[in-house]
Amino acid sequence: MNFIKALNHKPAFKPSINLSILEAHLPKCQSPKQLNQVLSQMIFTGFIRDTFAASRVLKCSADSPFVHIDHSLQIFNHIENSNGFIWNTMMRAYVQRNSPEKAICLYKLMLDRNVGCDNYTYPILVQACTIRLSEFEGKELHNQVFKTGFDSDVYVQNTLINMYAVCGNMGDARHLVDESPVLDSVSWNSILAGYVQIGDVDNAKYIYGMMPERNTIASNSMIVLFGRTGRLIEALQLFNEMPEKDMVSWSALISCYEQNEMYEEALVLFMKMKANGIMVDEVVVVSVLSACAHLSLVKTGKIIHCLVVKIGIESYVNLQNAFIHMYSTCGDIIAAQKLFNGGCHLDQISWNSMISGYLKCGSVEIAKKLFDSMPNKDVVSWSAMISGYAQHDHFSETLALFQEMQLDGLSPDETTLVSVISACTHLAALDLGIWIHAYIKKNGLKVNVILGTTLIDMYMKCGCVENALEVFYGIEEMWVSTWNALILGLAINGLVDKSLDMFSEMKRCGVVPNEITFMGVLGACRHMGLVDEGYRHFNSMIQEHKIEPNIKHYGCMVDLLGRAGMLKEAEELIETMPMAPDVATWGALLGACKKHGDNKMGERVGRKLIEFQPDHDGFHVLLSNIYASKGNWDGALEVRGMMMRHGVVKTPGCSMIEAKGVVHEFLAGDKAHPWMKEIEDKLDEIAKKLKMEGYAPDTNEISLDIDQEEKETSLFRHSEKLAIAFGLIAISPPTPIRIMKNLRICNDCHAAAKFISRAFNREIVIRDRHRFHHFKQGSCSCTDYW
DNA sequence: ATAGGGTTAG
Repeated sequence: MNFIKALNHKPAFKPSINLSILEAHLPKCQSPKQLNQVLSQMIFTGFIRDTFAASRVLKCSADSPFVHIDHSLQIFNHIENSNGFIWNTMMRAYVQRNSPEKAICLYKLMLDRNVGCDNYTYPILVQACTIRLSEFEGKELHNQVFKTGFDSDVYVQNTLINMYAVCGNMGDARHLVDESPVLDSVSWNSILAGYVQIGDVDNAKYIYGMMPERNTIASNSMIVLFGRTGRLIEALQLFNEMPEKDMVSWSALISCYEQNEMYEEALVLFMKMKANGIMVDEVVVVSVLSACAHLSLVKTGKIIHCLVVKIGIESYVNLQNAFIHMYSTCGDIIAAQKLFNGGCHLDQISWNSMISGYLKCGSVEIAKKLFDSMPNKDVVSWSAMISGYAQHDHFSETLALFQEMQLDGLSPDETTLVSVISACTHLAALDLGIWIHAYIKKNGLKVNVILGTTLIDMYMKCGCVENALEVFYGIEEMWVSTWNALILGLAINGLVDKSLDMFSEMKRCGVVPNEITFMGVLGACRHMGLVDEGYRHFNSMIQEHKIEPNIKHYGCMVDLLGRAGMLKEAEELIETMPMAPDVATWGALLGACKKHGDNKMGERVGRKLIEFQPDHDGFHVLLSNIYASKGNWDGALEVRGMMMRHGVVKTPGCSMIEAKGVVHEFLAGDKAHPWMKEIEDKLDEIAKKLKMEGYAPDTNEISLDIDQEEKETSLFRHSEKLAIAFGLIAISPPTPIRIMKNLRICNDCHAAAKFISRAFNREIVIRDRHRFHHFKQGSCSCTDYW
C-alpha cells in the first residue's frame, strides 16, 4: 500500500475532518484497508499536514500487528514538520518488531537532522541495545544520555540498569544504582534480576535487603534464585513469609521443586495452588508436565490436559511440546502422536521425544523414518536413534549410524558413546572400541561410571584384560555394575582367582552384590571346576545376601557340577530346584554327559531335550556326537535322520577375525576367501610343524563315517583354524591373533591352537560362545578345563 | 497544550 493507492480509496466520511472525528475513528481501524481509508481522507483534505493528527495515524499504524512496518515508514516519510514524538514512535515500532538496528539507524539520522531527542527517546534506544545484547552501543548511548542530562530521568536510568544487567555487566549496573538519587521499585527489580541471572546469591540478598519496600516481583525473583542454586529451604521460607503471593510466586516455587528433581513436591504444590483458587497459566503447566513425565504419571498428565482445555490455553506451542514430551516419555505414544500430527511449530524436543517414544515401545522402523524426515537433527536426536538401535540389538546399524553422525559433523557425547561401545562389545569390534577410547581421552570427555563400566565390559569381552583394568583403576566412582563387569570379565578370561579376589574386595569396599554379581562369581567357579567354593558362594547368596537364586544361577550350578564330573549331583539339583528347569539347564547337563562320556544319561537327557525343542541344532549334534564317540553309528544316523525330518540345519562354525579394521569371516570348510591359496599354504606349513611337535589330530568328534585321512582334512578346515592361518599371514607380531567363534571351540582346535602358539611364537586369543582362551607358549588360560 | 517509555516465573 502506498499513498497513490491510498488516494484511490473512497473517503470514509464527509470531506470535513477534524481531530475529534479522527480520534473517534482510529480505535476502530483494525486492518490496513481501514487505515488507508482514513489516510486517503486526510491526504484528500490536507489534514495530513497537521503534525499532531499525522502522528496519531502513524501511531495507530505502528501499533497494529496487521500493518506492515514499511507502510508505517511511508507514512513517517510523508509527514511534514516532524517532531521527536513521531521519530520515537517509528523507532519503537522497529524495536517492537525485532529490528533494533533500524531503530539505531533512525537515531543517527535524527541527530544529523537536528531533530530534538527527549526523555522518551533513550529508553527505546537502550532497549534496542539490550535486544542486540550490544553493551558497546549501549555504553555509547549512556555517554550521550549523560551529556544531554536525561540521566536524571528514572525511566532512562532503569533501562540502562536493565541493559547492563541483561548483558551481565553487573559492575556498571551496580554503579548506576549506587550513584542514583532517583530509584524506584523497577530500578531495584532490574538490578536484582541481573544478580539472579548470574546466580550471585550474596549480592542479590544484599540488594533485596536494601530495598525500601519489598515488592512481589522482587520476592518472586529471589525464590527463583534460591531454586536455581538449590536452596529449597530458603525459597520455601520466603514463599511462606510473603504477604501477597501471586500466580508467579506459586509458579516459581513449583519450578524450584521441578528443577531440583523434587517432582512429587512440585505436583503437590500445584494441587494446593489450584485448591487455593489461584489462576493457572501455560508457564506453570509446563513445569508440572515435566514432573509428570519424570514420575511417569500419565494419568495425572491427562487430568492436567483436561484442565488446560477447560481454561482454553491448549494452543500454546510450549504446552503442545510439553504434552508431546510427557506422553511419549510415559509410553503413551498414541496420545503423543495425535498431538504431534496436529501440532504446529513443534520444537526440537518434540521430535526427539517422539523418536525416543517410538524406540521405547519397540517401533524401531517408525522411529528411523521419523528420524530421517527430521529437518534439524541435533546430538540428542542422533543419540536417541543410536542408543535405540543398540537397545534393540541392531548393532551393525548402531555403528553405521555413528559413522553417519560424524560425517554430519556432529560430535558424540558420553551418552552416545555408551551405546556405540556396547555395540562394539557385541560385534567384537575391538579396533573401533579402542578408537573410541582414544577419542574420549583426546577430547577430554569425562569417563563417568556408566561410560567406564561399558568400556570395562567391552575390553573384557574382547579379551583385553589389561586395558579393562586400566579403565577400572582410572575411574572415580564405582557402582555394583562396574564391579560386576570386572568380576565377570576376569572370569571369562580365565583369571578366576583374581575374579574371586575382586569379589572379596568389592564386599570390603561396602558395595552390596546383586544377582548379576553372583552370575559372575558362580561363573568364575564354573570355569575352574571349583565345586566347593561355588557351593559356598551359592549358599552365602541365599543366607547372607538374601538373594533368591534365579534359574540362571541354578543353571550355573548344574554346569559347575556336571563339568566337574558330578553328573548325579547335577541331575539331583535339577530335580530339586524350586522352579521348572528350562532348556538351558538340561542343556548344561547334556554337555556334561558328553564331556564325561556318560552315554546312558546323555541319551536320556538328549532325547528329552530334542522332544522339548525339536528345532534346536545344538542338542541334536551333541546327542549324535555322544553316539558317534562310542562307535554307535546307528544312533548317530538316527539322530541325523531326525534332524532331516525336522528340517534342522546344523549352524556352521563361523570365526571372525579383524585385520587392519576389516572383519574377515570364515565358515568351516570355507574356500571363498580371496587369499585362499596363501591360507592353504600356511595350513600345510602348520600341519608339518605340528606333526614335528608331536601333535596328533583328535578325530573323535567327527560323526561322519568317512576314512581317517578325510577326517583329518575336514578337521583341518574348521573355521578357527582357517582364521588362525589367515591371522598368521595378515597380522604381524607381536599383536595377538584375536578370533571370535560363534560356537564352542572343539577339542582338536584347542589342542592345535596351543601347539601353534608355541611353534609360531604367537599369542592367540579365541572368544567362543562361553569364554576366552588365551593361548601362549603352548598353554591356554583355561588350563584345559572348559 | 496534546500523546509515548522500564522489571519478574519455564
